[in-house]
Amino acid sequence: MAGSDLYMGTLDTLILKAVSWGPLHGYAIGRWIRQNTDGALQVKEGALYPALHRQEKKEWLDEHWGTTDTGREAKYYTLTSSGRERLKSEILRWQQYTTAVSAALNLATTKA
Amino acid sequence: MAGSDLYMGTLDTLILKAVSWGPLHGYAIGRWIRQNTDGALQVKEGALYPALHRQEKKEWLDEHWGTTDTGREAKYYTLTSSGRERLKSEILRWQQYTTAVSAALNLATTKA
DNA sequence: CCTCTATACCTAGATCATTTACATATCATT
DNA sequence: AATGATATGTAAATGATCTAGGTATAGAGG
Repeated sequence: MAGSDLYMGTLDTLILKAVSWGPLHGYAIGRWIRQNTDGALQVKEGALYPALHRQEKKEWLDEHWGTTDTGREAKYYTLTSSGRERLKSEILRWQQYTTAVSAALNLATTKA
Repeated sequence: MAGSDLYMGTLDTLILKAVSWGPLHGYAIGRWIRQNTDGALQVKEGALYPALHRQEKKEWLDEHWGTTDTGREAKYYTLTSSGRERLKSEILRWQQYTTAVSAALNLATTKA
């Protein structure tokens, strides 16, 4: 694959899921993904920030500047209603996909 | 993503799994994937054949010409021992990955 | 004061699997 | 003879992700 860490397409879904809990800035989104996958997924900045800009352009996310707990400026992202619908459909697609692949990988018993 | 059908990287794994049941020619591998994912995954020719050539170069697959049941010539692919190891590690990676992502998507309850 | 780490943002260029789209040919059925 | 399924293949475009850098602030330890 283009990368060795992420299966392409999952980053978008994870970002949308992260901000579904409330506004987050980019760095925190990366941290959220790392923590909520038990460190299994390390999101690179070169993938994360372009992905955020993509999603903002697609209007799945709104952005605004704010201040962090530690007094630093950061760009916060909020899920739009369009983004929430998108998240829903991406989760569905993910579930259907993984179910199908896992079945082929583990349960298939027929020979060609 | 680059494609709309496959999460990048899964095709290789599915091919290796398909030929783990015995020698298959390319067209049959495509059919195997479609059938064993309940039609959820449609493998395109432009992805399948280059993938087979890639894996043959990496020596995960051996290839030889043979004759199908219907008397037609076809190139058959056989899993090498190296390919079998690869399949094993890719399945492991797939399982760990999907577990991590599914957890983040469905079970995460912490806020940022 | 200095350095190091973590935080926080950004982009250019390369990688490369997959898609789109096409070309070729045989075989069976209509 | 026309069509659809079988069977293989390639060329060009797409586009998400990685590599590899850059800037800057805050806090801790020396």
